[in-house]
Formats: sequence, C-alpha cells, structure tokens
Amino acid sequence: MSTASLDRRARRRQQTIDEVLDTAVEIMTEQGAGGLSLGEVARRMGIRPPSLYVYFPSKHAIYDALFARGARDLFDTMQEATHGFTASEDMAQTLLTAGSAMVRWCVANPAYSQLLFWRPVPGFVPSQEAYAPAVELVVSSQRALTDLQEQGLLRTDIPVDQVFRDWTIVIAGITSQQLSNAPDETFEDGRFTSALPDLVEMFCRMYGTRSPAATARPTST
Amino acid sequence: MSTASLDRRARRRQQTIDEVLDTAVEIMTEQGAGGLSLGEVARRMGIRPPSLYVYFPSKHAIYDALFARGARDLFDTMQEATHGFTASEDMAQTLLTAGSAMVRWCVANPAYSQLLFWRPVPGFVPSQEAYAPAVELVVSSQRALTDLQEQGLLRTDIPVDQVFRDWTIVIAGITSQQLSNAPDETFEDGRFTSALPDLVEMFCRMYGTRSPAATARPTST
DNA sequence: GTCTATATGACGATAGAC
DNA sequence: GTCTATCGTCATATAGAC
Repeated sequence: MSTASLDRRARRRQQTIDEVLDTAVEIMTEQGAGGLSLGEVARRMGIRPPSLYVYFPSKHAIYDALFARGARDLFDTMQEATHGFTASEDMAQTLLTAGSAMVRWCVANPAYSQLLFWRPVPGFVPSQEAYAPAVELVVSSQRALTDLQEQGLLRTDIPVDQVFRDWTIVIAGITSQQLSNAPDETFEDGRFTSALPDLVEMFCRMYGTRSPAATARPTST
Repeated sequence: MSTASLDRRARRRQQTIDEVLDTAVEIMTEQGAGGLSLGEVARRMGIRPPSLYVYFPSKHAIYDALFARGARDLFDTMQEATHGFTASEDMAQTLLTAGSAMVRWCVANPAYSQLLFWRPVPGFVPSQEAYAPAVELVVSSQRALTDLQEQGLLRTDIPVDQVFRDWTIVIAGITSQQLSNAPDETFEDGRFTSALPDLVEMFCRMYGTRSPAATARPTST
C-alpha cells in the first residue's frame, strides 16, 4: 500500500467527516440544536445510520466535533476582524468592529451559536479540546480591553473583568433577541442587530475616557 | 349528582392538572425545556402515561398550558413589582425595580424562561390565548416608558420603540448569560445579575434627561 | 379515572455478512 | 466501508376492560 493511497484514503475519509458535520449543522439550523438525529443525517447523505459509526463513535462525538469546529471558526473570524484594530485610537470604533464581527457570525451561524452559548443538548459537555478555542477567545478579548486601558481609552478605575462582563451581556443580548425573535433576518437588516451602534455608544459613554464619541448623542434610527 | 360534588370533582381535576404541570416544570428545570417526556411525568406522579391523556390531549397541549402559566405568572409578577412606580421621579430607580423583578423571575424560573423566550421545542408554537399575557407585558412596558417620557425623565427625541428594544436587549443579555453560564447561581449572588445596576446606569446615561444619577459614575463592584 | 395492553414508530447503537 | 438485521429502549398516543 503506497503512501499516496493512504493520503487519498485519509482525504476521502476527512471529506466524509466534513459532510456529516455539514449535514448535522443543516438539520440543527432547521430544527434547533437539540433536534439533531443520526437517522436524518444518514437519510440526507444517502447512507444508512450504522455507517456513521465508522466516522464517529457516538452522537455526542458529533456534537463535540461541531463544538470544536464552531469555536475554532468563531475564534478565527474574530482574529481576522480585529487584526490591527487594537492600535486604533477610537474605542467606539474598536468595539463596533469587534461587536459587529461577533454578532454577524452568530446570526449567520445560529446552529453553532446555540451549541456554543446555550445548553440545548441535555447531558452534553464539550471536551477540553473542543472548548479550548472558546477560552482563547475570552482571553484574547480581555487582553484587547486591557490594551484599551493602556492606551488611555478605557477607564482604569474599573476592573477589566467587570467591563468584559458587561460587554458580553450586551453582545449576548443582541444575539439572543435576534435569534429568538427574528431568526430569519440577516445581520444587515436585523431589528436587534441594528441596535449595536447605539449600545456601543452607551458602552463608551459609561466606560470610555476621552473619546469624542462619548459626548455625542445618538440619533433616532 | 349535587353541584357540591361537581365542584369537588372539578377541584380535584384541577389539582391533578396542576400536579402534571408542576412535575413537567421540575423535569424541564433539570433536563432543559426540550427534555420533557410524558413517561417521566407519569413516573414521578406514580401513574401510567395513558392517564395523562385524561387531562391533556397531547404533549403540545402541556407545553401550551405551561407557556400560558409562565406568561401569566411573569405578567402578574411584573405588575406587582411596578405598582405605583410609574409615578417615581427617578428613572434609574424605576428601571432598576422593573429590571430586578424581571431578571429575578427569569433566574428563579429557568424552565419557563426557556419556554417563553427561547425556542427549545421544535415545532411548538404557543396558542394565541397562551401568548396573550406576553403581549400584555410588552404593551404595559412600552406604556411605562411613554410615561417616563411624559414626566420628562426620558428623552423625547428618540422613539419609544428604540428605547424599548435596547432595554429588552439588556435584560435578555443578563438573563441569557446568567442562565447559560451559571444557572445554579441565584439572582442575589449571580455573577451576571449583579451587572444590572451598572447597566441601568449605562441606560440612563444614554436615554435619560436630567436625572442626577445620569452624571454620577459607577464604582467597581 | 385509572389501568393493561397495544399500536406505531423513532431513537442510538451493535453484530456480522459482504 | 457499506450494508442488512436487530437489539433494547424510549417515545406519543389509542382501545377497551374495570
């Protein structure tokens, strides 16, 4: 058996694994994250349910792979979106960029969002490996806030943890409201996603230091 | 058959109905709102599953009754908490009172909260009757904001709809974060519920007019 | 109103032929 | 690596005796 054939086989296997996960996401997007069934995955792939066990040892393993995939994708998306922006002189712009990227991804990936941020599957706990990118994202975000402090844009008399907590609440609130009440709207035309600029303003007014935007008043949308 | 015996029978029937719903809430609290099963309800009540069909025609009917019950209870709780507070001269106090009552109820009733605000049950759509108290609550809240405007405490250059939208985002964010990340903490010691005063401050700084609190700066918690 | 018995089907998962 | 066959369990729901 040549190494070339091994590579081909491994590649083909990975393709099938990806197809399983893609199909699972498709179903979870339609039925909710808790509505995944292996029979439905197999049916859509044109195979029989037992064949899935060649690629995943259990249903929980599929959830775990999806969690890992979602966390990695979100982390990469956020990294790309905020590249170089920690050097910005405008806190509102920095937060709006990061917040937009985050909320946009969540709205575009409701199945992953439910799996990552809610608890839709009774008994499922992600493995440490799957969870790792999510931890990285938290650390990276807190670091970005610390950077803002060191630039003098963010108040230093408040712990970063507190600012971060409030920031996650705002982002979670927008995402939760949008996905729960109007899941079919996009980020661009969402009735709740459109509140992001206002809430960033609110946030900067509270926690920002000298940003000019902190004194401006928002207009009606 | 006397009317007295009819009353007794009706009362006993209502007791059993309540016991079914209480048991269902218990299960949903432990397993998540989507994890309800009639077999488990019957087991905990010490009866057989078919007996449940004497009181409810289907599982969806149980969900609907729970939705109605939750919406009514939340509405009543909010009515009681905000009684007379629309006459307050302090917008921050008014919002903190209402927000505390709302978040406290949600944290204390995670099963109802999931059913009312998320979409944990694929295919379940609450009936108009069950949904009615939820609509009442929205109307009542918007009315309270309008009252604040008429008292000159809330900016009049911004549509009430927009203020209400942002307010629901803040409340949903706190609740969502608390229930998803630390569901076993109470309202009093919650790591996210404790953010409510800060966020109310933030809100008043943005949308309030002349409240003294709008110029004060929050301290570290 | 409660039960037994049952219909009907989905589910996750395993064994073993090919 | 895919299949058929099947296990065991659970689910919602119905029929009919008591």
